[in-house]
Amino acid sequence: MLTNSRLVHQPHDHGRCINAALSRAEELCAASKARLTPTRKSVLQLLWQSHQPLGAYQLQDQLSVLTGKSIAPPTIYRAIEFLLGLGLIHRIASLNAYIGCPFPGSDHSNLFMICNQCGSAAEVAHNSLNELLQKASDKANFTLQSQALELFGLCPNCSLSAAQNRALSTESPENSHHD
Amino acid sequence: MLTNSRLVHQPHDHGRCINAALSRAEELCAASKARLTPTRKSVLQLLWQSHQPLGAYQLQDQLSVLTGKSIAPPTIYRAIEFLLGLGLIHRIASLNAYIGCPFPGSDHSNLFMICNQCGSAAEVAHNSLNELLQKASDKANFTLQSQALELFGLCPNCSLSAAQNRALSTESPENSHHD
DNA sequence: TTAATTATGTTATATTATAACATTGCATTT
DNA sequence: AAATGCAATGTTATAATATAACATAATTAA
Repeated sequence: MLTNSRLVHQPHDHGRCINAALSRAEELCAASKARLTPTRKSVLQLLWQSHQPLGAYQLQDQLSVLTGKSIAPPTIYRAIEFLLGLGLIHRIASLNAYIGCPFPGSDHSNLFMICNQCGSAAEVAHNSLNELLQKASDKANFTLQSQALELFGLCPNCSLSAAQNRALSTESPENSHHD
Repeated sequence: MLTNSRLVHQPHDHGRCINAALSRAEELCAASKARLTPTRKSVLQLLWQSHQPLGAYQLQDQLSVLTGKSIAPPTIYRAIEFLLGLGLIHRIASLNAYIGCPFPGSDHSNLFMICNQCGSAAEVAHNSLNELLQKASDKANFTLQSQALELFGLCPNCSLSAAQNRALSTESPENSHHD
């Protein structure tokens, strides 16, 4: 079960995350003779600034700041389209948002674990899940072509905080009101 | 594996589909003391006219025709919100569209098989899938709360047509051009 | 260097969804 | 039945997401 969950939810040298992602992008573009232009590269970089998915208009704002120029939506959407096409990023449909793919180029399942609290999204490539979905498809005579699998809940960190809060309020019940 | 795939993809008395859905809705509303008002009922009915998900503005158009009055978006979105809340319909995020739930009230997985060709969407409740997702979540220390699982491909009917087309073009290669 | 192609800029607009406030209708209590 | 409260709908405006269409510029290929 390939996952970037640990990386997403634990302190790490995020600069290396970004650099690794950009290197992979360079390689993939070279291999497919696609051009990683400045705009495209910046968008990819912005999507890797955090492990939280960003919307197109957030990208627009940030790219405008970054370049000092005002950027129009089509510019962003074109970059997104390009990066999606190469599998360098994913679209998270439930959020209308985009996020860098931690293992582009490899065939994987696009399963996301999205935190309702902090907004982080970890990607998990899960072989037996893929097999199961393929089997279910076969059984239904459905020709599987692509998939969007999005789990919502609490990431490890936010789960922990929630559990701690519950423990606290159990300890001193008079403080257990919600406000 | 509970599924409405057969119903979706084979000829059937669709009037009974609709009636069954409406009866279940009446029951569920009665049980939860919610009011299935004319607007809400009409929206549910429209969503059950076909096994294809409908967008909010398609619903708006159709409801306007149905009632002879012009209906504004909030009316539709309120009905949608109500029906979603009771689990009578689902939102398919990748399509920004809504569809009737064939087994409301029962705990299930929200797995959809959506046809890229004809647009039909069949819902599948798959226990071992749920278990697998739960296990994967546990393993990642992720507290699973909800999920959106959308498979895209070709439904049984469209798969069959596609296969037949391929067979034909193999038979007479001079006709195998695409236009 | 010219032409062809690919990428970007620019303007306008389509599509999906919600906010905010007014009005209506139904259900209770009196 | 009248008064009250609440739930539902109507209405207007606008936010948020995404694309169409056409002009220009940059890069590559000939």
